[in-house]
Amino acid sequence: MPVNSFENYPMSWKPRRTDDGEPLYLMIARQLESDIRNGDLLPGTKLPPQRELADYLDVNVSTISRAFGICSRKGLLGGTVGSGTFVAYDALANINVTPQDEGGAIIEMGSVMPERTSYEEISAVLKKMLSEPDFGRFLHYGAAAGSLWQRETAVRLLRKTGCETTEDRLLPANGGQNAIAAIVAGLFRPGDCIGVDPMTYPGMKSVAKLLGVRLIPIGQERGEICEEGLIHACDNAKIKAVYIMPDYQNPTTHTMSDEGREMIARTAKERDLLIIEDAIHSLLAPRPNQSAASRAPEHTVHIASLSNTVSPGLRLCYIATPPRYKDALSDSLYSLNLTGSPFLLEIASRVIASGSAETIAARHRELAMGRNAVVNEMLAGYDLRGADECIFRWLLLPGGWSGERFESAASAAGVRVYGAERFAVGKAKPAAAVRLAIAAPESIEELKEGVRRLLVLLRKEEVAKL
Amino acid sequence: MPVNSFENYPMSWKPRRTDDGEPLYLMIARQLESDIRNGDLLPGTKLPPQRELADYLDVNVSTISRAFGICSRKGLLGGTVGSGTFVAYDALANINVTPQDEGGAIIEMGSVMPERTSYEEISAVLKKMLSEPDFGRFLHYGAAAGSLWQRETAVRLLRKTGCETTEDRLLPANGGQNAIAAIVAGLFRPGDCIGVDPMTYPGMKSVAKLLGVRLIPIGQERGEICEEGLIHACDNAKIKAVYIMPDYQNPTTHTMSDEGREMIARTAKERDLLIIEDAIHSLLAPRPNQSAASRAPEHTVHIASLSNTVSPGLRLCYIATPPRYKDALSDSLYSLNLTGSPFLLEIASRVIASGSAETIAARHRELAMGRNAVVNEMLAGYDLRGADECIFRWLLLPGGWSGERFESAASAAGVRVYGAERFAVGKAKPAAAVRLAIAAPESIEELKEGVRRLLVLLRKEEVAKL
DNA sequence: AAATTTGTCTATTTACATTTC
DNA sequence: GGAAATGTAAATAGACAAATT
Repeated sequence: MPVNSFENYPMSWKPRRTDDGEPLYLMIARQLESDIRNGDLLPGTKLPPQRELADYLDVNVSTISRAFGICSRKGLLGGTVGSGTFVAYDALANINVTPQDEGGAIIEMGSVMPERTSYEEISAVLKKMLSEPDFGRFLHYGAAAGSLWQRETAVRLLRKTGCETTEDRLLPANGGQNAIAAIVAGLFRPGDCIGVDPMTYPGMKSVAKLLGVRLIPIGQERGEICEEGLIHACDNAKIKAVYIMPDYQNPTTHTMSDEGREMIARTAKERDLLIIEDAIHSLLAPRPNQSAASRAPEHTVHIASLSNTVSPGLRLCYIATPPRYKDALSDSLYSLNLTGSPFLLEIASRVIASGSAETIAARHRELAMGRNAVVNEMLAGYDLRGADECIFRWLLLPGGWSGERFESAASAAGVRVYGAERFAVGKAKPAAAVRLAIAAPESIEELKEGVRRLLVLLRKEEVAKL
Repeated sequence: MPVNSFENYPMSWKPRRTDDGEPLYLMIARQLESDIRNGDLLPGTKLPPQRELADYLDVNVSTISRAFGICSRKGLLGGTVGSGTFVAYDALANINVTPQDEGGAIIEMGSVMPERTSYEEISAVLKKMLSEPDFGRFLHYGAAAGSLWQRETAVRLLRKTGCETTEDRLLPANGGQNAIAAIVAGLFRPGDCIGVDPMTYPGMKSVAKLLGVRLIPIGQERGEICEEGLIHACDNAKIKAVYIMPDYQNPTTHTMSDEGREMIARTAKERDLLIIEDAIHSLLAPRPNQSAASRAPEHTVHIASLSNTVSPGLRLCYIATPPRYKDALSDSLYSLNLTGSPFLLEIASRVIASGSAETIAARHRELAMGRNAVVNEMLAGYDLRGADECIFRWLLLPGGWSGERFESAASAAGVRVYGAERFAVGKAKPAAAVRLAIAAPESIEELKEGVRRLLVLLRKEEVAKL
């Protein structure tokens, strides 16, 4: 029996006790989920303490805790001992953000992708392959790990992005996202925790949600994960790994400092933490930054994808793994894919071996610089983050805009951009910002038109505020 | 304090109580797992009742149950209320069975794959594509769902394998295994149960293990799932789905009867059960058998892969899904892959549209018949299951052979085959049989040599038995 | 056919560690 | 800096249902 009347103490959330046969903890979890999804509980809302709810419903604290656990694992809640449980800021955000084909009605600046080019180097490789007598072998099953020369080729490319590794540590996957999925599925169990930037790559959020792995935002200083935050997450959330994108972090565009990289490598060794290093944009860097994989090779799985720097269509990526994780990763890749396409693997390997991969990456770098020159000029006076060679930018919004509201307004104006909420992890309130995929529009003209439409919105709000 | 002394009552397994800080349930689970993996507890062993173990260790039954649950979810145990808990027959089998390149030292008859052919129809398509002015578009991102004409093409092909569907129900995936992974990850949570044949496709076992989904073997009659078994599994194990391979089931080669298909479709509707229909070999059938997807379209996700009937290298597959699962599947595919290769998708679509897919499949059928004629003759007198157009066969072993022992002996003799244990689910003792991938050896000569080596073993044992 | 064996599920008790005030 | 607030985890108690005898 409840001890007090709660009529006078307003609770931010009151579950209804429906006494059909349904177990209590499921009933509570279900109500909580539906109230969040219906918008009755807004992101950021602090829920009543578990003990208070338990008292109100006349059940045990553990029953509430179990219900909260279910929702928490679905990414709907973020809780901290001492401070309480909060509805996650990204509970409602749709994190599945594939480019949609809407017949050109909308200018795509949402999904990050490189500018479309001719890819003539790749066509040349293909023509050569087609002319070979035993072409059919590429259409048959190939060894899952790829051939030795293919891996040797990849080793040389990786060296150029600051990652020293060896052939026996490489595993091919079907693109960076597939690699992330294989790593999370193969090395973690539901309920395990992985540390991430407070704003992180949505593909990681999406995998974590699918597989029931929890993402823990790590405290930052100067735009990157700091030692204090990392240690704290190790001690408290018991994170088993930390996911980083060291070059041109998605979405903030931040490139990690040498000290930051060194700190993470050192901490990983001290705490036996795994670093998941996503080098998706590393080939864009004019000169390589030394990777975590080179600093702490036994504690890093390094993901080297060609999608955003060479060709999105090849869907190829290599994972460089320490030996102790190799079996688990190869089992996981087997379970998810059986094997990759030996055809694509061969094309990509030849493109890499011939040096064309770097040529193409350099071309994408140049193209991005050209587009960014335009964008920098048009958005002069606004707080626009990101290096000139980066294929996306991070715009901090003026006035009263939130990322979410700006995203909707932009969409209504015919431009797709993604607001900060899509990248936010856990309960922290995201900055007012949007990501601009500057290489995604079909042409410079389209890019200009897109930015022009955004400018209208940016100015309008400022005027309204006066 | 234990009430009785257990010295006189021998228990099949006695955990050691190590009183360091480790939680009891984890200690028990860890010991159990290591004893199984070390071979101290053999497959099929009945473990002591949970209450007996609880009494022995002086802990609560639930603690034992929790520990068993952990091992059970890892696929190490199979338990039934009333009869007890058993060590799973496939606890030790390595289910990751990619073909290994060992320099031709061993004849590959383990991994199922079609015979290697020229694939000249595919080269022709590729040449055509390369000559087109805007070839570069295939190397860029494409719409995740594929274009409308690609899906229309797929619809027409699916119709020819007995599956009536529409374009809006199709989602492309990177091969059949990738489709299975996306379905299991997207539509089920860890702990959910899926019904399967008592001998099932190892790729399914592998995904289930990775994702913590439980496979429940369904009772059979005449080589296929029967109504009684299915109803029983619905009522007791609360299965949410049943996974079937209706044509040329892997590994038993069984093709389901019309009545069996109808029964499953009917039961699925009655019980709101999802049918996961893996049509990986359906194109091999000389005439189509009506699929479950056509019989119970709102209750079936149908997987149509080209790997084993057209080209393993294309890694293309379509999932035909009822509308209610489409969003979840597309999210899951996004999380696992981001997207497929628009290049491979286009090649495959053109191969299908031109009718070459069927031409190639028909060629594989002919080639299989040629090989099977040889195998039938050489193994005359043995119980060899499977139709002549099937690219693998199922050999019931004479004498005292178990599948596992035969597999080892064959491996020592230089032939890779897979024993029944690799396919077995749960605690049921698998038949004494091996699967022979008759299309996998490089040539007919190699196939003959492989079968010759197997014959030596088959005869040897029989002599030893006299 | 009824009693017993057996695994599983929910909810509780208790202890603990961190954060907040 | 210490007490209170708060979430989490382990182990238990008890009820339940299926399978066996």
